[in-house]
Amino acid sequence: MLNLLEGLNPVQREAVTHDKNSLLILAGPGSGKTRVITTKVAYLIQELRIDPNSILAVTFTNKAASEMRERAVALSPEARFTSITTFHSFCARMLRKYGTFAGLTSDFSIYDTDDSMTLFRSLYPEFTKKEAGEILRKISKLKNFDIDLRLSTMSNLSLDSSYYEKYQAALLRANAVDFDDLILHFTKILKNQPEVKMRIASQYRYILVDEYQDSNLVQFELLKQLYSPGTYLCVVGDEDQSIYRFRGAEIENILRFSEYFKDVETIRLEQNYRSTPNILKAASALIAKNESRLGKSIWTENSEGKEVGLKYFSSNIDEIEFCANVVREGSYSDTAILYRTNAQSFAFERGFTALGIPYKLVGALRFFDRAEIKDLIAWISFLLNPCDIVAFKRIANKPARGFGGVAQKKAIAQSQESGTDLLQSTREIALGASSKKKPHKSIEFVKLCELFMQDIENLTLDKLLLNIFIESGLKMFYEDHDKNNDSSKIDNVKEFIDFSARYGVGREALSAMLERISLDSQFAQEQEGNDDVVTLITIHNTKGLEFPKVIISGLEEGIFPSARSLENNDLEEERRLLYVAMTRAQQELYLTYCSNKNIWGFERSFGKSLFAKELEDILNQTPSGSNDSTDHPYKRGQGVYQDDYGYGVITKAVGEGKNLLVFVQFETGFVGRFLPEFDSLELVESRY
DNA sequence: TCGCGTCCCATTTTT
DNA sequence: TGGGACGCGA
Repeated sequence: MLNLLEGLNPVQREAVTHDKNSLLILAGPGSGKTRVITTKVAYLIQELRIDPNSILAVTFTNKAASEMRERAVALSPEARFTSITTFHSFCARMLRKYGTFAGLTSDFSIYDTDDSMTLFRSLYPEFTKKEAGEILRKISKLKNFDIDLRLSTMSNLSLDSSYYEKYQAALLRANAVDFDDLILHFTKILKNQPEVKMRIASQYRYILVDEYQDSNLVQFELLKQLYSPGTYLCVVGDEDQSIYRFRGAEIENILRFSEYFKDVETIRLEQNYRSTPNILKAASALIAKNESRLGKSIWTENSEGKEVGLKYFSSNIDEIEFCANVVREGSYSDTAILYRTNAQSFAFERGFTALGIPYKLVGALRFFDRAEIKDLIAWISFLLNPCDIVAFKRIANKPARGFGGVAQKKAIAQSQESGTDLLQSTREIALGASSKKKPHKSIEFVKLCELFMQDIENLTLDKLLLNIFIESGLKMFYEDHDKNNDSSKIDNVKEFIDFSARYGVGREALSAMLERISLDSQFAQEQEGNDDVVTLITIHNTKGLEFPKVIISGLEEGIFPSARSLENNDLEEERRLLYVAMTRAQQELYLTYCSNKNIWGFERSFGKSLFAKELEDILNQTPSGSNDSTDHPYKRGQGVYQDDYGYGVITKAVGEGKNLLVFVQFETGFVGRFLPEFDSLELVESRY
């Protein structure tokens, strides 16, 4: 039993064994907070003999949740009965049970950002995508900020309340919720339904929250509602790592916690076990430039390690070559490339592919966001929830079966008038409009639905999906598409169908799969087995992760810190983001800036960002890395080359004499490597 | 209703 | 560059 505590330092031990009142743990990066939380779960179960079912451990990302689960179960097998999950998944599960109090059936759909957009634009077709997105963002902010949704308190949002109300009514009609609703609805139910609150409160006696600094006001309200006298509450957070303010996260929740809950004890974990002193020194000096912090000092007993490297390059190609060299020393999986925006991954993907370096891309384009996959998902959403208007619009006439916009609108209007679901209203219109003539073509759609609905109870998910794919005509549709566009959508669908096999038979299975898909953006990629690969990842996604070697790319003006954040006065949040990124590194840390980058097919030049300058000061380092060669006629930007690929500009030249190599980048984005002989160039190798 | 051509714009970050 | 929105003609 006591071996649970073995290897913990005294402060960590205190945090694990603490069991009175409420506990606030302020934990610096790499201070072993996940270890503390998971050990605490195991300790509660094994040492204090707490029923694992009465423990609730929540965090914000699925990745963090599954890691927490794995580690807790490793320490104490009974932890598998504990709810270790994300805020959103937990609330979704509760809403399946108690959603009637919010006007939902247990088959409600969960709308992602795209679905919300489709729904909103069906209500307000006059808005462009951009305008609609803006309004939806405001609505989301409101939902994250204010449980009672008093628009007046958010007057600075300048949101017309009718948008909100109409959108919300449409969601309810569709028996659907958006991400924010998951938490909002359940919190409201707890607030307004004492008997539900009683049941939940008597079940979850121990509540642990990780990454608490990322919670927003509604989540704080949820905690308040989950709490009852006798509940043990423990939250772990670090104000310096709060990076979700744009989503409504309130650092102040850390202060509020001590104010609201009784007799809160505070424990600080400041010893870092992850990084070298050099890395910590740089990261601490950087974050010290922020004004709004509680302040804490982190330290380590680790050995010195390499210096932090600030690297400047004059071209993208140089940068990628540098990264490739770092990557190649040691295992691929030792290195992670971190960047501010998803779009930045593209250059690395192309470059690494060309250089034969295996990589995995974390969380960028979600597998389930592909159109062909979304089609199938829409089908099962609609079969489970025939009120789901977004799914309906997606599948009703794809491929074209004579059930276009006009007929769809009729069906939608009819369903709203009579309060029936969309399948029923489509059926009525198709048959009713013409008792003598042939029924409207939309009857085809109705027949398909009826067919598939029978299949739900009888077929395993993969068989069901395959059936839908073939019978709906989507298979033919995408076969044509693949032929005409050289795409591989059919393969993607196959992969999806294979994957679905594990979910078994029936409505429950279907709904479990849907929920996983909509709430866990990453998990399709996790199954791929080859482990020794470089990680390409946005900084937001690195929360809780660590790597021996970290390269933070793109300290360019307007990129990091982002131009938008400067406009919005969010510089401190960006600095926290950089702090999070830097403190992911265990052994080696490099930060790169690149003065010329190819964007949208054209070369653009960038200045170095504020952060690059701050780090120059901090590291007191003359940046190194740019390796333009010197003595030959082939200089960057000089000389234009033309062949079948179009016009190209010299981007780099290395070596001398016979060994001289010249890199030429064409305006198409194609990059060639050339051997200059006499006055002509010969293609020796295509690199991209 | 649908397919094709043209034009325009683009990149925060996630559940 | 390239994907999406929009308009026009069949």
